[in-house]
Amino acid sequence: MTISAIQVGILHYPGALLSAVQGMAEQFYLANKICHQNGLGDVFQTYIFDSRQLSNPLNQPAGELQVIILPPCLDDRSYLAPENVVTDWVKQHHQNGSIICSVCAGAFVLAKTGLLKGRRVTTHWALAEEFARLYPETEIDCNKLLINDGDIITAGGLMSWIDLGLELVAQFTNTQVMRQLGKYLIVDTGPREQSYYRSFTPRLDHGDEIIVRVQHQLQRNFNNPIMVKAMAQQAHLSERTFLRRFVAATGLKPTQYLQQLRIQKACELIEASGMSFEKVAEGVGYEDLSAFRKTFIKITGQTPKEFRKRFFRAAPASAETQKQ
Amino acid sequence: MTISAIQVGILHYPGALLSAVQGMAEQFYLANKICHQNGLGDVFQTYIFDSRQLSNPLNQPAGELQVIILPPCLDDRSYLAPENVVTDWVKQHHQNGSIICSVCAGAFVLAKTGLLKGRRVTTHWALAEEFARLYPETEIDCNKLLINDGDIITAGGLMSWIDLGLELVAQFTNTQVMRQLGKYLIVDTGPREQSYYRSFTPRLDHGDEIIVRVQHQLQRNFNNPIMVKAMAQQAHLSERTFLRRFVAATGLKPTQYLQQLRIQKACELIEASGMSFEKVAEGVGYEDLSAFRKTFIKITGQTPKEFRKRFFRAAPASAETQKQ
DNA sequence: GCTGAAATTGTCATTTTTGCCCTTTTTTAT
DNA sequence: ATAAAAAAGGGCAAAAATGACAATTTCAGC
Repeated sequence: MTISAIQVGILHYPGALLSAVQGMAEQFYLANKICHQNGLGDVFQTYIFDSRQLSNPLNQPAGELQVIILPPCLDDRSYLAPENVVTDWVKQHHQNGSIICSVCAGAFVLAKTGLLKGRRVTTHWALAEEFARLYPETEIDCNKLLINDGDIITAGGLMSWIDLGLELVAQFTNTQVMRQLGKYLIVDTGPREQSYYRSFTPRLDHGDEIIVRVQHQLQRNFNNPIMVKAMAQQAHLSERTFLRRFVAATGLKPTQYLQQLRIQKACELIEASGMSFEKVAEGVGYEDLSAFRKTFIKITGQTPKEFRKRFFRAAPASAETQKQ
Repeated sequence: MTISAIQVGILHYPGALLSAVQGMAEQFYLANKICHQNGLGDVFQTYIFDSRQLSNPLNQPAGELQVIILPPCLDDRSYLAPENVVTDWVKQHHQNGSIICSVCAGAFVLAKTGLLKGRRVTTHWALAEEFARLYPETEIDCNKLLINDGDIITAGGLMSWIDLGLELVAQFTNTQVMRQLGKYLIVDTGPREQSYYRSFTPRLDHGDEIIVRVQHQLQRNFNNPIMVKAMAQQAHLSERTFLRRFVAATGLKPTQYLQQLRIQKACELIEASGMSFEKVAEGVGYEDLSAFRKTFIKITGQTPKEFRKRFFRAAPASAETQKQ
């Protein structure tokens, strides 16, 4: 069985993460090698397009591009205002049937084309709020690492071009080749979620002074039993008003907020120490290990043990420690 | 507390994996950003050296380089014979106190300098045999992904420059900054092993026809109870002779070989299907789940569940399946 | 200072969720 | 084989969140 070559175009715009641009090309190069071992021919043909020379690119692909990739952007703000020539180029190819993929901030470039209206997409967790504000017509889920929506594929992290590449390899060859490639690159091929990597950083700049005071209070007392009624009393507000104002200020209900806070602290204990889960649960204010576990999974998307396996590493001898 | 800047040199030689060269520079750039957030100044200063212009590089670092990185090599054979100017340069810096790091095939360049005599290092699993043959005075452990031996740090996989970068960040700042960087990049910061990614591909080109026949026999019957005595009989050899010739031909004792074979099959079942571990154990010839488990851990370095979490992914709609 | 619309707050019955207790199953370690 | 740890699930009372509506406050415009 032979598969006709898939033409992949990687768009190199100013500020693009070079390791992603080069990395995807190299990834497809290696994918081809694995394909050869499996009796498939060259499956992928990769072209890097310089965004400043889109009208007459150096390497012209033979036919239409099946896949176009918008890499992450390291440069702080340039992804917000891509040039018209870029967005037009992307729109044109999408109309001709290309699958458009974005990684991290590349989603902003893609959104600028208007192709994301009514779509489900993802981007880096740190950019989620901004994206939601700029493009309210697009449903964004930054707990996902990769969303394959048919003709639009979006990936979240700065390094998620690896995951995107694997997804494309799986799609255009098969899962076995994809897994072989993963083993060769020494990367995991199982699905992941951004929620594994996300941490809770409460916002304090919302302007509601009374609620800020409650937030500080919670920051100190999260490991004690806390009731909404008590918080409301402390704030000298009726329970209903407190609730409303808390949600308006923080975007979270009080219990949700408290859960986020507790689980965040739990994560820090788990990833930095070998403390038993029982002690961790107790330490962040849960009497019951089972309840703790349930909440942990809801928020992080993985079990405590998986979290520890993923992040815990015995502290190495640091530069300072070595000197002494 | 401020830390004086660490000068990092990345050596760009012909055939180097560009994503690694660029990626490490970008990784340190982001590490600096995280350092700023933590009240440390710029910690890392990165220079990319073109191996063809080592005598008068474009960007000269102010002081001595603390760290030198030899990236992976995509080009098939060029890493075997690095130019003298490269090895001399590396040796010179090592003498002046630089930490020398290699990734993947970069270990061959490093080995060529002679600095690895008597050292414990790692490289990509696919290159392990060749390395052991070329540099018998170096202890190589390709089950490890990263070996930090003080002034020599070696990493295994093509993408392990990410792990190497994290290791350096942890060493020259602290674990917390390293973990923050990992969360930002959306990569795991816990330790991994190459054995997670290694698969067993028996060699059949050793020339001992009788043993090859036994190997083929095993390939078909691995899921049945098999005894060395029976294998020997089948090969019309005495048990003692069979053993010797089997080891000479395959490099493994018959039971080791059978274990490798069975666990390899188990891995394939686990990563491609949702089959229960009990069924998997049975399917590859283990009556006892506990024994299977023990062997699995011995060979792969992780538990069956961890393995499944790392690699299992529901098969996506492939290009062909979609067409129908 | 008054007025009236808009925003905020308070009350309360209803619905939903949470945390804790328990048991069972799965996975891991000895 | 046995013990321990981790994960999953069900039941339940208490707590929290919701929606509707009434009461109050705010404040621009007259």
